[in-house]
Amino acid sequence: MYALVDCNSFYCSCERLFRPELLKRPVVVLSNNDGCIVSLTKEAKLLGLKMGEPFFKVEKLIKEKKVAYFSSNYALYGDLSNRVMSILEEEINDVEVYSIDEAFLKLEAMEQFEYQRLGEKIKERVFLEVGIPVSVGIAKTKVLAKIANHIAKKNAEAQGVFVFPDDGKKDDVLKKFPVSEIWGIGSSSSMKLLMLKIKSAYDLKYYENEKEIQKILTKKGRQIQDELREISCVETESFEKKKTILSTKSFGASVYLLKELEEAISVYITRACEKLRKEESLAASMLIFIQTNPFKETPQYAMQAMVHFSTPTDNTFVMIKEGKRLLEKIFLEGFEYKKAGVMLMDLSDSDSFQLSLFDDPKKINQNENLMKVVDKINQRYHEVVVKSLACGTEGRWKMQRQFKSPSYTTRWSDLLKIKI
DNA sequence: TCTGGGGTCCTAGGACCC
DNA sequence: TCTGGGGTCCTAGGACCC
Repeated sequence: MYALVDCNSFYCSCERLFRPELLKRPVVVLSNNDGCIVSLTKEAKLLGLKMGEPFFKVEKLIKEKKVAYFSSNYALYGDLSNRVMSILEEEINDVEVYSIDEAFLKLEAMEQFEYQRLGEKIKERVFLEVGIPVSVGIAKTKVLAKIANHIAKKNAEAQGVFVFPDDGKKDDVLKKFPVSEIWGIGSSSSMKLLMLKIKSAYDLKYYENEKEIQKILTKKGRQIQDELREISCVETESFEKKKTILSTKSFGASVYLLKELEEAISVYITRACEKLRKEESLAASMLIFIQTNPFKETPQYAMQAMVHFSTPTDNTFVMIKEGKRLLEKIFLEGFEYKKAGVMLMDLSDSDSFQLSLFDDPKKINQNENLMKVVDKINQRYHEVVVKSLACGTEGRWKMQRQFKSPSYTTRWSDLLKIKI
């Protein structure tokens, strides 16, 4: 059996924790660069606000209705997430952290009512000890646990905990559950299923032509079908190392010049390499891309370029040099650029890598100590204070976060002050 | 007129998730 | 004016080999 524990409107709940007066007010949290809504409370949903909506389109409504709005504060959310997860780990041995706000727990066999009780206990403990409301769904497979969790959240009578029934009622639950809400079925797949008259989870579970499902939804779709039939087959390994590392960002203002793009790319390479070294990995290839704004009716251009390193590296300076070279190859003058990014690929462990035949082993780790010192200094100050000059000196490539709350739990100077 | 069969590797793109 | 960022997996098709 699996339990899926999922924090309710996680980012918003984190903001409310330190601003209890917001408990009754609608709250939304915005994406990087304050672009779109990425988390919202049910009060905000009632006002008609939606996940993924651009902020500028709903700004007026938000202000009119006195909705509290925040930029994302990852230092805060990450820290609270760790606290939630450590409670789950105290309760259950086998915890798989699936994302910042949810985890799968593998449960031992017990009676139905005991599952219910366990779910309630977890929910209460997390709320009491961290202050974050969670929902718990329990079922035989991960896909079913996701469905159970959905019901735990949506149905008022479930009160945040739902154990998938083990008797004849289970198909009734599936009949009421739209196929489009199943985990792993997106809008494109649900359209295709609709053509086959598959509307509910129940329809998919009992659809007999498995080859057809394989054909239109590929392997993943067949797995989902099996999971609905209580055959567990979806793996979610979250502890493996990353296979690619990305750093990409939209620009606040439009960019036209090669020199500006060079700076931006250098900043993103710096960030990506930091992540790479933190993972203790090396990259064997790097891809950079630039593009115009697809939402605008201006001439469009998007291009990418890739380089393979003869010896895998994690060296920021080496990559910046290559990045500039690639950029020159793909840059075209006259376009209004909106976004650029870097992708590090073919990652391998930094303690075991293949030298190229022509490399001098002594030169491979030339800058290793320098990189270590740079990382240490930047970690200490929580921002990039030492960097390559290629990144520019104005810091204009930083993320916009105009409405960020304090880092209450990770910065001494941001500690909450209470007047008595 | 008529041009095989079997295989690998790589890449781009689609779909999905949070 | 203003539309996120980071990630995984799968498949089809091209290029290539013998």
